[in-house]
Amino acid sequence: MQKELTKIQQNILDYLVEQRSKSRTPTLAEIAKHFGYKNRSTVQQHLQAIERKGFIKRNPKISRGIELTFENNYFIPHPVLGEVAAGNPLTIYPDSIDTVELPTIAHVPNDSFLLKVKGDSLKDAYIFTGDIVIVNPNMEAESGQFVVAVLDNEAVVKRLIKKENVIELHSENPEYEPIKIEKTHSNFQLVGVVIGVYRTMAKKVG
Amino acid sequence: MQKELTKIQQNILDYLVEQRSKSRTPTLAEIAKHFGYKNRSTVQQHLQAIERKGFIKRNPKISRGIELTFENNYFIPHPVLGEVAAGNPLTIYPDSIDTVELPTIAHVPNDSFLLKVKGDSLKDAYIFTGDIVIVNPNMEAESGQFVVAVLDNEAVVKRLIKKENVIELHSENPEYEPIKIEKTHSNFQLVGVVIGVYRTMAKKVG
DNA sequence: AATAGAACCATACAAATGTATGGTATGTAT
DNA sequence: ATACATACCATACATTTGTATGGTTCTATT
Repeated sequence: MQKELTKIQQNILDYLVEQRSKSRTPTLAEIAKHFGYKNRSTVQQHLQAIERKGFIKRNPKISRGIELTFENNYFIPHPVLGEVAAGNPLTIYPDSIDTVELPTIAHVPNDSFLLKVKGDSLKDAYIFTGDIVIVNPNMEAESGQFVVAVLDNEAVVKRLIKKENVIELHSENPEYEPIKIEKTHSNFQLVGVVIGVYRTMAKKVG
Repeated sequence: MQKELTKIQQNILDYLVEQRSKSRTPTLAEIAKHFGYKNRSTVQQHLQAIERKGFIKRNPKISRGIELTFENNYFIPHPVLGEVAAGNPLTIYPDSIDTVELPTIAHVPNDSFLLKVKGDSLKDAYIFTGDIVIVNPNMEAESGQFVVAVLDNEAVVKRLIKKENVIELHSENPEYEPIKIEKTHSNFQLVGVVIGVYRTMAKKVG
């Protein structure tokens, strides 16, 4: 049904998808600037071609009115900042080490990031190896919530329990002992709160 | 730190969040139209007030340039179309029966919908009661994928196995027998493919 | 009574945005 | 050699969009 896109058209479509997964679909001018075109008309013609071939739908007259027709069939690579141990700590990497493909349903805002889970200490919380935890570094952690923490440069995801003078990090798996953090502990840092767990069930099609 | 919003300002902010979770942040004109204002200036003044109180950040001169400063701290109610049984079938409801609060990280496009899981037959696939499955009705189901199907007006989520002349719906839990669907089966309908599973870990703050 | 803020409107304007037309160059298929 | 699609540009134009200013009404506070 759909004709093939030319290389340039594909590049533009990829850019649309990429921007789309951030927040806004770009304007013609923004697309032109990104690709170095001196003119919006060039973009306009490419978009018309892409629309003719059925990959996007444009809302006439509406700014940023580009819609992706394949929306949910499309999976977008998102950077994963590192792996986080459910049981024993693992290293958290400074830069993206990997990507996971999430459906376009998942929109990752600026200050949130993703970590891939390894280990089985959280299995009683129904979090498993390969799951993607979504971490918000700007949220106040409450007792009982799952958090990502760095202990001596190693990252863990555990349930946070606040007590009198101690913070405890619990695994759901009773085989692992709770870690006690004195308030004076130097090499402890709370990275963020786990706001969700996502697991990809179906891979990209088309 | 942040002052309180007036009722009208709160309504506008809610509208921003709602639209944001769909696809585009609205323009001033669109906001004005939605609230019945005859003028964009009214909206402009409200937005300025909301920004002054710290709830949004505006990108000057950029169309649809409103950003939510609380982004990931905010949870948006999404309609859940029904409950779907992992083990024995449950009813799927025609209209929204419930809502789940997803972080703004989750952007739900038009043709995708959410179902809440009940039952434990999928526990070996790490899907549990209370989890939200994201269903795409426009995706071609492949053998081995998890699908939502309606059998005699009851909905199930199971793994689809395509065989010669039969379609089988498997539970991961061996206690449940596979359901065999002859190609001539009248009361069977494939609803969609489960593209992901989401579980909310932390609730709304602020 | 005077003041201040909230809520709304009309008007105006510059810039951004989508759109249309005509033109040039290049490669490819017929 | 001709025709055609792709890729790009310049120019032009009507809306859309964000922004600013001044004015009116209402309510709450001092």
